[in-house]
Amino acid sequence: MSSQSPKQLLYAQFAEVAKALGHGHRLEILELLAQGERSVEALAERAGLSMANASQHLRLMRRAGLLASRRNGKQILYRMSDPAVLDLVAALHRVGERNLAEVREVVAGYFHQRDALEPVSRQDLARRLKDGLVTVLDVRPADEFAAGHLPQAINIPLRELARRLRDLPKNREVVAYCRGPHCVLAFEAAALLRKHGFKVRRLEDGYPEWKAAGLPVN
Amino acid sequence: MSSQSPKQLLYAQFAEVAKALGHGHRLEILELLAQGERSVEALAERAGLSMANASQHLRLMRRAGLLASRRNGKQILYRMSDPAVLDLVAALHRVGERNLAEVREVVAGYFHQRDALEPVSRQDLARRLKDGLVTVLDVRPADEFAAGHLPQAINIPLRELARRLRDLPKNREVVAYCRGPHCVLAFEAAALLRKHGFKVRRLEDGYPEWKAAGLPVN
DNA sequence: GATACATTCAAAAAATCTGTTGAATGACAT
DNA sequence: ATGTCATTCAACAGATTTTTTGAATGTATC
Repeated sequence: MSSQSPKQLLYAQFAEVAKALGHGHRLEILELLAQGERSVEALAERAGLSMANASQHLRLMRRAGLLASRRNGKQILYRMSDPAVLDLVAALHRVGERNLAEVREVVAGYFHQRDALEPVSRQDLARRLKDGLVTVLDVRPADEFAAGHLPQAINIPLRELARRLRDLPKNREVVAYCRGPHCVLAFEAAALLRKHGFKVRRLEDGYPEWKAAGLPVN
Repeated sequence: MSSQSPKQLLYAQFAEVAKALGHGHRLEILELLAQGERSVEALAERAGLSMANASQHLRLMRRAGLLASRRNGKQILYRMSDPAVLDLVAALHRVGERNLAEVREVVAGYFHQRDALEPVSRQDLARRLKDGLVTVLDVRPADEFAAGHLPQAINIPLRELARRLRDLPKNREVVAYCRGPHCVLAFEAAALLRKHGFKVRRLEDGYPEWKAAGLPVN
């Protein structure tokens, strides 16, 4: 750490924050944390990392100011330190989506239904929720649902969806949502349901964005 | 590049964008490019880098989709690929500023006058510009001024300011600006002028933000 | 065409980052 | 106290990055 000009010191500090975003595993962890607090163990399992490795990534992000943690008994729970972090991740996605041909290809291949139907906007859904005209479907895993979800949402994790189609009404419109703008769960759920003749659309973005928009949650 | 799940591939792509922001020199280059197009040579000189090194950093950022370039005669001019990149950098600064104690210290030490006087908002300045009540002072280097500046602004680069105080009116308010929220030029100019009895305030942020806000430029 | 110039490429050394291992820490339960 | 559990630390090998050097590329100018 040679003593550079204060200006370069400042740039170096901001660069630390950016570096903390600069790894696939860390972005995956951040998406999980966008849902709410999680223990190291839960994050490691979801992201497919060893405990030690997850711990390292978490420590790095905490140092960079992206995360905060608190102790709860034996566990340590991590969370995003500030809503501004969610903004930052969103800005990153926006740039990546627009400018990276490779991302577009992946998105085009995997999210092929992407433009098949316009997503429902949060405002629209909030309005129609009040009128009770719509069934809201949360396709995230049960624990993420338990940690917070949209009002009146029913939870059918994606992998159970095929065998629980009867739990959904065929005559009402279904709106599916999951974690956020690049979460595939709702896309796949919508594709599956559409194949079975349901009237289904996706919610724009996901639960974290709904909550961040100040709309009611349960 | 092992073939991971598409999801992790997507994260890896976004991580590339973040990595491209993850170096002090690159953030410095980005701030310079926020002013407008620049040649490799100009960027290398300003950032204190060798040509080859600057070229490498630029190539990396172009690959990540942050920058675009075009040839103009012998030179190659780089620019930000998209306004979304400016948003991303702004989001990064916001997170860094809020969450990094070290940044706060640097800012507190170097930008000590920061809170001495509230900056003038863009709206305020735009309004008062119409009434002709205010002198706008651009303290960036002459070439950056030439590439674009606020209407009616006069250009006195910071290092010339001390010997050109007579060019400024003492009875009217002066509003100084420079490159952006973490540019020190306007802070130092304001401090200097205040010491000499001028009525001076800073504009919030800088030229790129003014332009991005859709306000008129020359 | 030959030359000058701005930029990029290629290669290599130095520095940094990643993921694994096994030991250390700190809190809870017996 | 002792044991257990979740997490962190320390250290290491392997992989990436960063920077420098000198040569190569492609454009304009003579």
